[in-house]
Amino acid sequence: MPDLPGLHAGDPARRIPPASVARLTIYLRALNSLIADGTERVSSEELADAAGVNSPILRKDLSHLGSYGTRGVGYDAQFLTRQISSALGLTLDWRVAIIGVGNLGRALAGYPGFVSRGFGIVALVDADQLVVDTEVGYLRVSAVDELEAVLERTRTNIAVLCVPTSVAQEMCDRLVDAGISSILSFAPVVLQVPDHVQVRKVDMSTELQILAYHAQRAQEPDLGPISRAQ
Amino acid sequence: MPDLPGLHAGDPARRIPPASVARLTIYLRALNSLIADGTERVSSEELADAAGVNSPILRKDLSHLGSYGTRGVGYDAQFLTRQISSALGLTLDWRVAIIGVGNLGRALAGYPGFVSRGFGIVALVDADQLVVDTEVGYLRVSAVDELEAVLERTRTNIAVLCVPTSVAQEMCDRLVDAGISSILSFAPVVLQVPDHVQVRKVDMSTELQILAYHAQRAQEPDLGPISRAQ
DNA sequence: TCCTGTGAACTCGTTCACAGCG
DNA sequence: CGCTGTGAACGAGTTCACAGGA
Repeated sequence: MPDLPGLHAGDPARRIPPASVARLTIYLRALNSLIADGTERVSSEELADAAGVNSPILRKDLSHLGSYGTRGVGYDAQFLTRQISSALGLTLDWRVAIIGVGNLGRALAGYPGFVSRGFGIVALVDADQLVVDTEVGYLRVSAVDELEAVLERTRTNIAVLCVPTSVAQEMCDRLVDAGISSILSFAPVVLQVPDHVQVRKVDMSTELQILAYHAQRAQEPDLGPISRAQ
Repeated sequence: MPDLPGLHAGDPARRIPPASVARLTIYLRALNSLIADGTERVSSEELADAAGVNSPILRKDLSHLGSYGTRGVGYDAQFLTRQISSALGLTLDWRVAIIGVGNLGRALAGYPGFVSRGFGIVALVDADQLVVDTEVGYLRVSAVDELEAVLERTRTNIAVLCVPTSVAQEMCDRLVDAGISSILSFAPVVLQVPDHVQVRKVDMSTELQILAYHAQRAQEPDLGPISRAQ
């Protein structure tokens, strides 16, 4: 099937491969840091180094957005930042509610990288009466009974789930019923949600276990097939 | 090249694809939860459902470890748990040091899922004199000046980096120089490390941005190539 | 007959080499 | 001439269909 007229690489309708989307967020951070250091123009090689990838894959990733570089020269750092932000939808305003204000929820509420780049925390919700109505990072904590009302009033479009594992699915169901379709979960469980809901998981125990796997293999190099063959 | 004698699928020397390793940790959790509910035997279909994957890929993942199921029946939940744990290296003891005892470091120190399954927190380290020598979750916080001595004394083999972005690379270098080769970082930067060092990153702002990308696309269904073609 | 284990087909992602433009 | 943008080759990962043992 030939491309339709008006549908070139830079068209926002063109879906960006998931692996590219993940890397685009890294490029954005690398660009920020380069711009902070006074960089105006950057080559694919330089940006790739800063992002910890190789330059062909960076160019291929950027090509999904369109042709925003200058051949023989490189990319305008500011302009490229805007293009990536726009492609990722970071120019819209994202209203984040943190559900569960324990140690982790508190850490997130105070996390500076959270507020930057279009994400604003608009609500904190907790079940513990000792926490409800206290102030955490300039926001008053709401009671979980009022969850649905708070989500509606604040026009929350992203929820961050920091509740104990045992109530994570239940709370997730309430979020979905309240019309939330983007959830970032810190609970170490597989959440069951309808197809239209996007769930991303941040999971420290999985990451630790992956580290353990690699460390274990590094400890036993003599078990490798090559050395065993000799 | 034919397989060498003694090198079958279940041999620990056989490298497990990264994508499978990540899922194996999920199966482990799903199995735990099934066992807690009294399950003794489980089919690939049931376990796959609990883990949120399809059954062929679960069977393929398990086949990297060996043939631990019974055809026509399924898997013994306890036995399979032991086999996966062993393949991931979770039977060894992993000594974790938390570097940076801010909000996030504190949250991790108290995180129950952390201590379970072979991971034990053995040290807390911070640069803030107000925090040093205080007790956090039954451990005394050590000064960052003593980092190298603490890592050696506690025989730390995994470090968790929860320090501010600005000092993350510097602290990472010190960890590497002190002989640490497994690092879990919460800092939103690309850490430069030698090849033999494994770094895993947990990155909330990346995850949020990925959610934003999908939510943005869901908001504008009319831009899809199919509907535009009509 | 049931459900596991696995080659073979296929899809997705990465690497490469170079055409093309400034 | 330099660096971007991209088709084409390659490799990793997933799906499928079914062979094969309990």
